[in-house]
Amino acid sequence: MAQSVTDTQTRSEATAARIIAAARTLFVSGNYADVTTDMIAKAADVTKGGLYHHFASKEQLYVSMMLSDLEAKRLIFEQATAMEGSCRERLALLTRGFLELPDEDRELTRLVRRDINTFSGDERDQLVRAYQSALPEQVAAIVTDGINNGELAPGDARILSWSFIALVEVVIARYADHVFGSTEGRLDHVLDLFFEGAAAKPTGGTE
Amino acid sequence: MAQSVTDTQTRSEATAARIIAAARTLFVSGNYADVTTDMIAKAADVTKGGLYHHFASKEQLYVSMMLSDLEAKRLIFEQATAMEGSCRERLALLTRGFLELPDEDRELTRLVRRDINTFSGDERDQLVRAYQSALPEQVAAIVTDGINNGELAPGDARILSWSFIALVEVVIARYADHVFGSTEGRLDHVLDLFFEGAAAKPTGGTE
DNA sequence: CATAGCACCGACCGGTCAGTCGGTCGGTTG
DNA sequence: CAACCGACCGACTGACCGGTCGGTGCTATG
Repeated sequence: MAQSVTDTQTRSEATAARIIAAARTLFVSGNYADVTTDMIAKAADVTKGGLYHHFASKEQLYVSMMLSDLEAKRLIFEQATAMEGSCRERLALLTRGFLELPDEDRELTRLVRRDINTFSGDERDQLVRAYQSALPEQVAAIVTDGINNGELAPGDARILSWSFIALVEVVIARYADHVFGSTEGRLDHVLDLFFEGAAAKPTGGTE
Repeated sequence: MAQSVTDTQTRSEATAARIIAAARTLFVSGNYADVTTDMIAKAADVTKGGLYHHFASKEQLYVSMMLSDLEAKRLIFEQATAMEGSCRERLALLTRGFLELPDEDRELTRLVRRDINTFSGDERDQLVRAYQSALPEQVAAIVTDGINNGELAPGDARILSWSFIALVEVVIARYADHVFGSTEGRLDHVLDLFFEGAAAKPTGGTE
């Protein structure tokens, strides 16, 4: 019956999704090498044999996990890229979307950079390409528009976008250490830093 | 003879130094877990037994490597912190010192953040403490002075210094990818970004 | 020449972990 | 009911790796 086929498919997919979810949580909190396939299997409530029924290797599981995550995030990013408005408004929308993600989701963005050295040629390229196109290119598109319409000073769009991303990550991480600061507070802080810099402004003329 | 004792000491120290140098190169290019003690020993032209004659464990070797490196860098950093001058000038001096280091030396600064999760309580604390006091605290001291003398806008000195460090790392890494740009060019780029931001300035009035 | 000490050697051990494989079980099809 | 299929099981293996230990040779001193 078609119903049963669907059920079986659903079950298989559900198991694969459970494994990916378990892998996510473990990889976020531990090093790639320190997270064993046994741990992942146990956390996903399958055996190692079951895990290897769905994924060809530990590396491929990791890559699958990353790809599915990046695919999910692409929606947020494309929304901001497509939006009409100033460069600052669009970056704000993009960053707000990012900030409102759960901690684990945001951490994944850093995982790639942390674990990228672990992988050999093939998987490495896959990861880099997927990661590059997921976030940095969206930011670069917005920044390029900003340069073209005179909102940003002329310069290399890629360097600027990486600077922006780095600022977001750093400021967010530091805000996470302390407790103070709402999402909007952090957001304005990052945007101000990026657009206006850290120097004191002679706003009042109090020289 | 006193000469011979010195020779022996020198020989032992030279071997230890050779091991640390080999470990540095390998750890920079590979993950902590993927660099084996056999590889390090081979690269240092000793056997594993010889390696363990000088270092109690792989982790301790890693920590020793980091400590000796940070100690060497401290000179550069303290020079800038002690210097008289504006916040910008002092940050420039500090950053120039950093930029003029060989690639491998600069990479080490990132290693700590990459590998810190690998270590357990004791070694971890050692590393964090040494690393914190080597660079970030020097930057924070300069930034705090800048806030106090009105050169920088009021704010959290720690967040600002981390932002600065992140900018330096990102801009440097991106400049390394492309070829263009002298040391001075990068330096001004980072400083301008940090102090003035990325927004276009109405300098000429060409609206 | 004898004795002692230290740098270093390299075979070996215990443990860990990715990946395998023969098998079970519940559902589906003819 | 029989033949089959795919999801899943779990004990096992082979490789690798951190760390050990008994030994070797070189140098220095008496």
